[in-house]
Amino acid sequence: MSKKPRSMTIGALAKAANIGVETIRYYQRRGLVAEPDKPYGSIRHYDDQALARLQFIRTAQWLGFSLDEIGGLLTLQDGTHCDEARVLGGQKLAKVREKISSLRRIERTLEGLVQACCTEQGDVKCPLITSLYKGVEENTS
Amino acid sequence: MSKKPRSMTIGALAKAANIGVETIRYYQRRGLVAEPDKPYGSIRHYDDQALARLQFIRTAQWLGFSLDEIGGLLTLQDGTHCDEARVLGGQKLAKVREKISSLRRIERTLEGLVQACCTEQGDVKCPLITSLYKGVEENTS
DNA sequence: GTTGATTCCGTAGCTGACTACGGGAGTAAC
DNA sequence: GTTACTCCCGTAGTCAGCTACGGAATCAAC
Repeated sequence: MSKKPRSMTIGALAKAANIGVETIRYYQRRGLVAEPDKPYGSIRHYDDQALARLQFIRTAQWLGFSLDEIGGLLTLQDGTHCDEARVLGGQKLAKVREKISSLRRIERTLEGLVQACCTEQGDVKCPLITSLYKGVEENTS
Repeated sequence: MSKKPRSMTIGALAKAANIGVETIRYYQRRGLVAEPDKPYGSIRHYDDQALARLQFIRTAQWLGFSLDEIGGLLTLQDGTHCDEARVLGGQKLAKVREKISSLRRIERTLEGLVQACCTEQGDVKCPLITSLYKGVEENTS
């Protein structure tokens, strides 16, 4: 009730959302955020809804959604498509878990290589480099 | 001792390395792999060393090195710059660990959202979507 | 010796997510 | 009322890592 719908220029909006002005325009071109009507001979003004939408985009991006996918999520914005949203979220979750396990394997491999570099210093060949040539384990991910 | 240095066309090399021909040419343009001399009025031929180099690149890419960084690693290929290689590997390792912890946070968040979608089905608003609008926790990563 | 695949080479296009530029119009501060 | 910032709008450039195209030369099979 205490929310007065602020009116912002695109610059203020950008600052509030911590996003570049050009990035907002880019989102407008992609159809992710609306371009409010421009008063005749004046400048466009944005409200808190526009800000919320930008935060939505940022959060979804942080969760690993692409801008296209975010466009899809935004069409579900009325909140009545819980099933679809859950499916999309579940798919993302699966991908995130894949990435994590792949990165864990990479972590272990790098750990081993850096370790080997530390210990086998006196050797002729650098174990990290030679391992890269041999191909570290099965890098089938 | 039993290794006969195979002679391959670029197509065979590509197949052996499981890389596209155009990609190999691209690596040549980037200076990552050498272009062997072309016999007068004939075709270039590649040997196992070229194949090894491509495998090096693929493995290093899998470990998260960019092509520029791989170029750097390749200048250390004589194996006498163990220190430098170790530093580069250590830096990569740190970045990999950062990515993992960031992804773990994302994983937990998504888990929670998808869970909420499952349980609060009867509610009016979809919790995943509304969470995106609110901004899930501090997404300061 | 002809057909059909490959190679060669330069250049151009693609994807995703921005980021920059330029020039005219509008706005804010003093 | 002038200076200096900001907005508007379209177009173009950036980055990484490819991927595609086109036309001539070469090779492999029959």
